[in-house]
Amino acid sequence: MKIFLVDDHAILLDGIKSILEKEPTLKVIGEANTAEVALEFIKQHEVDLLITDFNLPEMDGLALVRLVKKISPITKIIMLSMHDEVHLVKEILKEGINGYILKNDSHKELLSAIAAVDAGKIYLSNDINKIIINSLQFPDEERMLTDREREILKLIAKEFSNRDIADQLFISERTVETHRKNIFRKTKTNSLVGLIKFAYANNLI
Amino acid sequence: MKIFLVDDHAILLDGIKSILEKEPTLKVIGEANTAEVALEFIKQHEVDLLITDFNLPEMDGLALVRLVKKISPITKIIMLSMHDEVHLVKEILKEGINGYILKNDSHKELLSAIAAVDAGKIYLSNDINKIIINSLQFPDEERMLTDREREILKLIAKEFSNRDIADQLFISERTVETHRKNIFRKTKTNSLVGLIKFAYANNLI
DNA sequence: TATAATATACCCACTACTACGGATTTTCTC
DNA sequence: GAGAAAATCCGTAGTAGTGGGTATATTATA
Repeated sequence: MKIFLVDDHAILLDGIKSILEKEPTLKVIGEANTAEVALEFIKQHEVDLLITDFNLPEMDGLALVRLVKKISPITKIIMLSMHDEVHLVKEILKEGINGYILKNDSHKELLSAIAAVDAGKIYLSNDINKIIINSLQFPDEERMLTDREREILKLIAKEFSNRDIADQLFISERTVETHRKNIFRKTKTNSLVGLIKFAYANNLI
Repeated sequence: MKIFLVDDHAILLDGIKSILEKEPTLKVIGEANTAEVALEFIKQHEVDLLITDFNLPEMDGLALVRLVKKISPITKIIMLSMHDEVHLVKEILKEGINGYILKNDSHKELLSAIAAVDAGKIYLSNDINKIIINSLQFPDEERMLTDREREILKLIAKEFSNRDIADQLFISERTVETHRKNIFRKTKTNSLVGLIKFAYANNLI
């Protein structure tokens, strides 16, 4: 199995490689610190399995997954992320990846995931399964933001005032206030601090 | 050399262990996901070298370093962190640790650090050296916060209002406002959002 | 085409925080 | 014990944002 690794932390990359090298059936044929470099490689070589982090500089793991699906549909993908935030997880799973494990899972979980994916199965780590099931049991009434709301949230996070945002988007300050209100309601936060934390947790900023 | 590893991400722990096992002179005698478990071990066993992450649940790496220095002064310490924020780095180096490397350094850097520390030297990764030198060249006029200011910043980040904070610390709301003013001045931020970002970057929350 | 979702806009009362200013007490350090 | 740093406290005016509404145009979608 030809494996390609992507993570912005070299030491983790080295560590995983060291773990995988012990398995005779697996072969790490390349690695990259950025999505861009990974894409370049995948365009030119056949890769059976891509194991990628979500947090990457510039292009993130989600964007990478989407592009890899296009340029190399046969390549299977395992997301190896530290994020266990339900919306982000859902967003990533929607793309139809083959496995999702967390960085606080052990290497055994990684090896199990690789074996499962190799056998054509989908592998989710225990914690991820819990998150999914939990979110089914307690659907949190559409916390998802609309595009416009997300856009405005990003501007809020960039330290613009309502006035600034209104000017920038050529809309009334009132409108911004309304969006802001809706964002607060949907994210179930009521302070700016909580909102920024939400944005961080959901990787919106 | 008897080494103990601390990191909240099991997969990284596994990876590093796998790398270190290749070196015949090194022996990983234990590992932990939390500072608390690590301390318990160090109290009962002799550890030559502690390699720890900064980001840990509950007690952070800095607190761990301080305690280890007390209960086992012979134990050398290498910080393995993803943080390259100048103030945090300085704060940690002040404790007199033996090495500081970043997670985006390669495993070679880690091995070099271990060798250097074993030889009684202090090892800082290239990026850390750059940061230190840069901060000497451009000293940013005491962005450091006092204990009280840090305490208040944390409460702000916990979504408490000035009124709440005043009540909690048994001080006047005016005092909180003054601290807040000073915090904004020192951190060179002028919006709550910027402040929260600062707090995140400096791992205060 | 009907319906829902989204984006737009407004009002009013209220609260929290900001931006100036200045001042005193406590604690640490030489 | 002098001096610096930190922590405490206050006033007043102004601004930005909150929370409660309501309402209409536009765009998807079934």
